[in-house]
Amino acid sequence: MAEQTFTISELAREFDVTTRTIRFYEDQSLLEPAREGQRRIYSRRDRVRLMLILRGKRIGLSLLEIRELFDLYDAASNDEPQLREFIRILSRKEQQLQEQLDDIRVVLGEIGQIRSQCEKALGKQAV
Amino acid sequence: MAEQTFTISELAREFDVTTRTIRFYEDQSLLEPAREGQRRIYSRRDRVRLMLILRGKRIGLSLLEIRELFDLYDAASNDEPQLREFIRILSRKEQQLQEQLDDIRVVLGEIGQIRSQCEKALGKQAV
DNA sequence: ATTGACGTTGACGTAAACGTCAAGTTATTG
DNA sequence: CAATAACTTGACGTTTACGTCAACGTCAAT
Repeated sequence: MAEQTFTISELAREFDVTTRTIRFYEDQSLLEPAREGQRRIYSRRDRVRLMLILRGKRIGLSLLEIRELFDLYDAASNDEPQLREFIRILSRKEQQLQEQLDDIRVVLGEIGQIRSQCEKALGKQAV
Repeated sequence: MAEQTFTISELAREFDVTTRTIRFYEDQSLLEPAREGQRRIYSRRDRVRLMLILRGKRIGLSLLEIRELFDLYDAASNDEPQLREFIRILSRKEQQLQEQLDDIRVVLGEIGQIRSQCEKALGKQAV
């Protein structure tokens, strides 16, 4: 059974981004879809990459950082300094994420408090 | 004992931002320090606001969103529609934060896996 | 053959969040 | 009192991540 492929607008719909966005990611070397004539053809692997890009963005990575991670990941299996560099970057990002997570917990806690105060001020109807 | 105050560069040092940044926040109506002649004088309350701004940013709020929250918070004690709007915004943001938190957990998990693979590939030295 | 949907490549525009001068004011310190 | 440091207000520049045309290609259906 042949590999499943996708068009640019299929991916755009599925992930709720514009086609412009997807082409822009290609410009930034984050995607490299095959071509059939002029048309771009996206493989499962391309689709996964797009998912990773979008998740990377959601956690606050820049497109450049995402690209660096891709590059490292692609090249990392070879020599040892590469691997060590990869680990270093991941550790740093892990720590940042952990701090961000703590921040979010704090804010969520405060939001909860403020909200219950508001609800009390409005009487006991559920909101 | 008189209220403690701060200069712009004291705050800049303390929070590791530039004075330009602090003035920019004032431009955006996020801060309203008192003046002594021309010079800006920051109160404890201003300092707290700055802390809130920076924490808001760390969790991915735009300056505009931060300002809206400030405005609502300042005005919220009065009428009921204000309060309801406040609650609505907080709920929406709470949900976004929760999703972001889930994303971060996923990525942290994957980072852990990738890293332990890397470490295995490098032999059993601690990294 | 034309219409419509979908695709393509430029090129320029935009919003957010500051950075970076320039040119002047005020305070203090040797 | 002159230098230096710290402050001020513009005004313009910069980066990121796209949006928005314009102008054109391609293919299927009418």
